[in-house]
Amino acid sequence: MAVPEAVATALRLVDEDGLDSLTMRRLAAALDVQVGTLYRHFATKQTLLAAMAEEMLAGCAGPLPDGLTWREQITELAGRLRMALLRHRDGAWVYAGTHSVGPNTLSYTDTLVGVLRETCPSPEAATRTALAIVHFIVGHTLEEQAAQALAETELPAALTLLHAALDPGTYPNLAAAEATLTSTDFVGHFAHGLNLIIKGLAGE
Amino acid sequence: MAVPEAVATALRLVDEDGLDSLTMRRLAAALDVQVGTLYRHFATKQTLLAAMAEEMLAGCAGPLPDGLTWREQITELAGRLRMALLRHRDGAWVYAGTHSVGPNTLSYTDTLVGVLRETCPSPEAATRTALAIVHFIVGHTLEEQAAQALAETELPAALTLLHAALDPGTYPNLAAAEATLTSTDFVGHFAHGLNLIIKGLAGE
DNA sequence: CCTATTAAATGAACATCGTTCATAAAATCG
DNA sequence: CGATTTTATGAACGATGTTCATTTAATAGG
Repeated sequence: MAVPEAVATALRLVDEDGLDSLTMRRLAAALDVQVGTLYRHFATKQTLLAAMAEEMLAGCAGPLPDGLTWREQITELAGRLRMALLRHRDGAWVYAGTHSVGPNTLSYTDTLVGVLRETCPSPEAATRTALAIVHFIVGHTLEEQAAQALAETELPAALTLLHAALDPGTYPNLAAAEATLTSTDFVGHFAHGLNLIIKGLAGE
Repeated sequence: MAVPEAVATALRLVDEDGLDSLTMRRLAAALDVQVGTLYRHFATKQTLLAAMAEEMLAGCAGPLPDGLTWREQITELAGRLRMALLRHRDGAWVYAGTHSVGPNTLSYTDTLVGVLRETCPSPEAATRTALAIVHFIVGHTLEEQAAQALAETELPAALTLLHAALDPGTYPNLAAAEATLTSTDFVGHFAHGLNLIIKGLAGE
């Protein structure tokens, strides 16, 4: 049983049936192996999930196209991480629940900090900005995929439930926000939030 | 068995032993009740967690002090949400894993959008900005509490592991970032990220 | 080629988990 | 007081992460 194959299979199982359905037993069955065998290669299920998170980030730190402004470089890198998390079902959840120190994760952060050092007044500011960007991406993607998970069957019910709770008398601002809140234009939401951060960076 | 008491007890159990230790059986035992009884009040464990998330946000939308600039109002509201999540062990995780539409959650978002409407050019921009701020807070607090969880025993090991992986040849920027990355000044990190967003808002 | 040593896979088991349900107790109310 | 509804019980079901003694396969040395 090869470790990289096991990780790839685990990601495939998550894509097919969601993260709660990823079970050590099911993974073992998909690999034609007994459950105990997995524990010779992964000390714990958390270790497996960390390896999956690391694998998801493959390619995210690849070379940036020439001639990009630093703003465009940040947008490109942020978009890559978002897409990497979106590429697999519950990907943001897997990523948020682990803390990989593998080469993909490290080189992504290294690249992002490198771009930010061109603009930020100090390495500390660049690092803190990188953290803020990643945290925004994780939070945003977590919610985007939560909406995707609901979309399967229960989104309409959730939306009418929300709409019923939105009394314009008690929540005047939410009434004005409802259209945007319930919108599925996550690309737009993401761009808006990221541009806020980038604009804030310009003042440094 | 009263529902609010059950939610409060569940939060207390999480504070004492962490979220993985919150079990329907353990909660039932703490309430001097059988397991099945819980399912008469909470259709599922997810329902319980949503009620806990809603409870955590109590007071977050309370009236803002007079005389605050909109910048200060945003800082105050964001700080309240962060503190609400930090107040309970694994609070960010509970919050991120649920989607409450209770009054605490709704009025918090309503208040935040309300403040942002003073500054943003449209209700849509205000709503998207509110989303971005909340997503940043969730991502940030998730990592802050992950560090807290590690701090119990395994933080030193994790840090030396990270340090060993940080070859300055392959990750030149991470080498410069290590001090900040491994810092525990989460207050500073949070303020930096939030100020970035607020500064970006000024350009609108 | 055979053997000794190491690595890997097996299969069964353990404690625990979320959830369900028929039954029994308790509370409510006409 | 008796009938009806609400709440609690206790036992069970299937499934989960994890462990471990044992067996099987692979590897290396003479």
